[in-house]
Amino acid sequence: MAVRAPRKPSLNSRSTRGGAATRQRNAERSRAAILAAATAQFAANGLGGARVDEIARSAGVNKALLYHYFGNKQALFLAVLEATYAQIRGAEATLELEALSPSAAMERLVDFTWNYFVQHPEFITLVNSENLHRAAHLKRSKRVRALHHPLVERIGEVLERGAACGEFRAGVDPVQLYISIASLGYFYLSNAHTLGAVFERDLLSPREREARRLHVQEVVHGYLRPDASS
Amino acid sequence: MAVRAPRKPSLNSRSTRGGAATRQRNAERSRAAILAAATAQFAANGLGGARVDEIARSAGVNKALLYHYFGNKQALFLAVLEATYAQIRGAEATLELEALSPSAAMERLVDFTWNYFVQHPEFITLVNSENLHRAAHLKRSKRVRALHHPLVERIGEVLERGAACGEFRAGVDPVQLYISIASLGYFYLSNAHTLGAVFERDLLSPREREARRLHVQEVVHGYLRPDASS
DNA sequence: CATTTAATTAACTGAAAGGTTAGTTATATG
DNA sequence: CATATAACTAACCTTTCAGTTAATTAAATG
Repeated sequence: MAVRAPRKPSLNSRSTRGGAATRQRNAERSRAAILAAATAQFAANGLGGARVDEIARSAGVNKALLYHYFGNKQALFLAVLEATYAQIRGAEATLELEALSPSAAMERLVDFTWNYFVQHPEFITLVNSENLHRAAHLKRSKRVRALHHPLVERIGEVLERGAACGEFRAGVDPVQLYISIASLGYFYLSNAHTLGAVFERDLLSPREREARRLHVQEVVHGYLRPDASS
Repeated sequence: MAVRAPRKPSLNSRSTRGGAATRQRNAERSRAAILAAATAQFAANGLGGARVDEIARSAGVNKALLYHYFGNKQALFLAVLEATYAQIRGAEATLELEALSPSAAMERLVDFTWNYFVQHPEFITLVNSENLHRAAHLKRSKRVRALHHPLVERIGEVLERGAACGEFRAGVDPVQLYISIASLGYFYLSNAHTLGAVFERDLLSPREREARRLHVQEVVHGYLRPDASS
């Protein structure tokens, strides 16, 4: 019934000026562009605050293509989350903690975690957004769960070695410890704006950031060192 | 121009069945109802996800009244934030840390912070939402800033007493320490859904919650205890 | 008790937002 | 090279939503 107007030149066509179009279609590139734009938008505004129109626009792609590939906004959000977790766990897997002394391994893990959060602020806001939705998307993802088993095992191995050689206290739960290591950095960065406002300190200045990194190292090390009376 | 239909009976009039209206107007009550409803809605859905219509509805009040009192959605959000911070800092102020030994004072502060977060989950989601907006609302609030000076001073006093009597290590920054105490509990609760999903553990069960409280106490105490070699 | 003030409301508005439709066309394939 | 497939698009639709308007009326005030 409705009469459609003829198409205008494709936004996606990368044609050189006056020459032939170089590549006009590329599913993989479009998919990746959508995912990257979605990551940025969801990170900046949360799931509810992000706008699908804006994601499509900043990906340089028609909105219907986004729906064609990802189905709907929530499925796109889950795809972003999965890619995000795969990224951090993948980087983490290269740390080679087994090759280091327990104390050195723990220091490296703490530094890695802190630095990752500093360099990937989108990780924090995305995860926060997912928590606001009670992990409704993540719970459906087997992929993400599988990523985390090796992490717990490797921390457990470091803790056991540390306890055996007397560098660490015994009986530490690797999940509790990992959550603590993450929390000391994550919370600081995630809440830097409100904390900075109420304590009247610029917590994100290079100097303050470095002071925090050292503080986290001290807290973790201070906790793990065995009791003097043993 | 437009012809308005006549008003139907007020939703706010609490009239006893077949009798005279008992109280039909109460500015203070309406204000409080709006604030309470807004707190719940903003906590559950974030600033962007909360719906003004829903806040008004669940407060039992017309939406225009909400705008009459609070101006707009963002100003209402700030009012909620201010009330929320006043609540926690007010409760905290009754702890009487000065009357306790340094170790006991620190234990009480840690327990209070943990328990407050457990019992007031809305605090966490509200603050997260404000951080997503880079504390844009809070930065405008002098009221909230003033609430936090005494907190830092009181923690500093405990730390000094503890260092003087040998219970604590010396040189601890009270702001860093407070952020750490908060982070160990806040992050765990704020991210319990995603953490629970990836580690396949119900972190909010009473048993796990109590285990976390003890872990936080151990981390803080373990960090603060002075070095054996001193 | 007349008049003003403030509490309260139904209905409206314009814009935005998620999602759909009905196509067009580059490209891989038999 | 004809044809099927899938990449890609403009325009449209429907609902939702923040905010406004114009009025009504309970109470405070002189």
